Amino acid sequence: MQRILSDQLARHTGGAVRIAGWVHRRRLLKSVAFLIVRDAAGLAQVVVTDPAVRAAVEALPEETVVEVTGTVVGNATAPAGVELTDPTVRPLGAPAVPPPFDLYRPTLTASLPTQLDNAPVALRHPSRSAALRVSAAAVAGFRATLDARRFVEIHTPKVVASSTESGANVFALDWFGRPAYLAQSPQFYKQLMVGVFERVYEVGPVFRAEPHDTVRHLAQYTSLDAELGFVTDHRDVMAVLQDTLAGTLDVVGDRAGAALATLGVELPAVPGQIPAVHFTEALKIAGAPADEPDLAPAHERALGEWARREHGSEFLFVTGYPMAKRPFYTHPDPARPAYSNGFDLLFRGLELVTGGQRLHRYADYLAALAARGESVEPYAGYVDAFRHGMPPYGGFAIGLERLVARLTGAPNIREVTAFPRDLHRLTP
RNA sequence: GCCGACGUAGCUCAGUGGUAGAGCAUCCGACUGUCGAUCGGAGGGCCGCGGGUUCGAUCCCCGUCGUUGGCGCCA
Repeated sequence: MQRILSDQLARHTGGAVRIAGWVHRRRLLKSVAFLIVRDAAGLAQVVVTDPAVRAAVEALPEETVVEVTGTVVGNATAPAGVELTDPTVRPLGAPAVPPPFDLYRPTLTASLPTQLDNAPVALRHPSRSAALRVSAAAVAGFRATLDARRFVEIHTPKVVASSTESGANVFALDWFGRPAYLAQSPQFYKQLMVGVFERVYEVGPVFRAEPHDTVRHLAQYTSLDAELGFVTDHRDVMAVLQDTLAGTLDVVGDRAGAALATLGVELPAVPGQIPAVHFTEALKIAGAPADEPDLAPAHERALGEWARREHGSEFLFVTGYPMAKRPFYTHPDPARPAYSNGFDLLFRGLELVTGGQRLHRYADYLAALAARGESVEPYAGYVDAFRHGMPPYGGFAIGLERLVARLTGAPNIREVTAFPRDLHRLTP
């Protein structure tokens, strides 16, 4: 008999079926026992009246993996409207050791560190796995949207010989006796691949050895990167980003609707035109001094509230960040060279995306590095490629975990990361 | 790295200068259909670690380790 998933039970009403999953919960009454089985699709109720079967169920603690065959019966008093009766129950493994907290409660009451310490079982809780389903759907949506726009998915090295950004903190490792580093971003490689495919994207891990100990930082996170050629300036990149976000969220709605319902959240609308403010304007809105070189988290939160209030938008572009705060490959604003054609996208007051137009002329790279007092030599493999012809181009990178955290309302990015890596956590 | 908070039962927390409590979990028992089942009983603690003050410290002080929130920085 073929195994079916719990959400298919109703289609087999009156028939005999086989299900399998984890003992989610047992409710043992005098004359009847209920066995709730959890599988990938949800929960199924099994009704046990036979004394021998009941004795077997009593010996199977929560989280034990079992296989159940029985008859599907419609019953209005069953949680799902159907249940399995007259069952045989067979454990598929040894009786489970109970987790340190209850997985069958509607909310996971363990504190976040306890959950993270016990991630393999904590993630089984519907609230935790739902966030991971949203994450998976977001990645699928990112890929689908860009595939449909003739982007080509690439895979770039995660071990590199030098850091992407000068002065940034990298994880050093030994590469056959030579110094090497974990990649902080696919930045250079995706830019070079514009010369091959015009439009590329990558979904992959990036590593930041920065001592940021906050609810929005991880030492390893998943970057949704895209880069495209033949743009006029950063505004073309912003338009593609807007499209990509809309497409991504559409797929999240389609594929993770049940997960969103579990979490009790609704997807935000991506405006047809995401409001955009220049950096100098953003400082005024946030009430920051005009000579501030960057936006502080409090400023970003204020801007997020402003965007919602003034534009009814959960998203806000901030354009024209000062060149001084952007990496050397950033394209300046031709009209105001102290400001860049770089932008950030704030989502609900949190920096979600960084992007912009990049330099595409070899001579501009030489000048940019010279102006920063940096040698070309460490970047030669990257910069030299621009002698061979590159179109005007730009791109962006979305922080996946930040996106999911903001979508699901999780206050801490670690809640939506299966096995987070941060300053303090290297296991499990 | 700086500033703050916290560290008591498996989990979540209360508490007091006189060697400790609750809810849930666990174990035992009861219960004709549960819906986070319910009810009764039992077991379970170097009160993070080290030092100090005190007749006496889980409580006060210092240090240390760990956790956590904010900031710097970033996606």
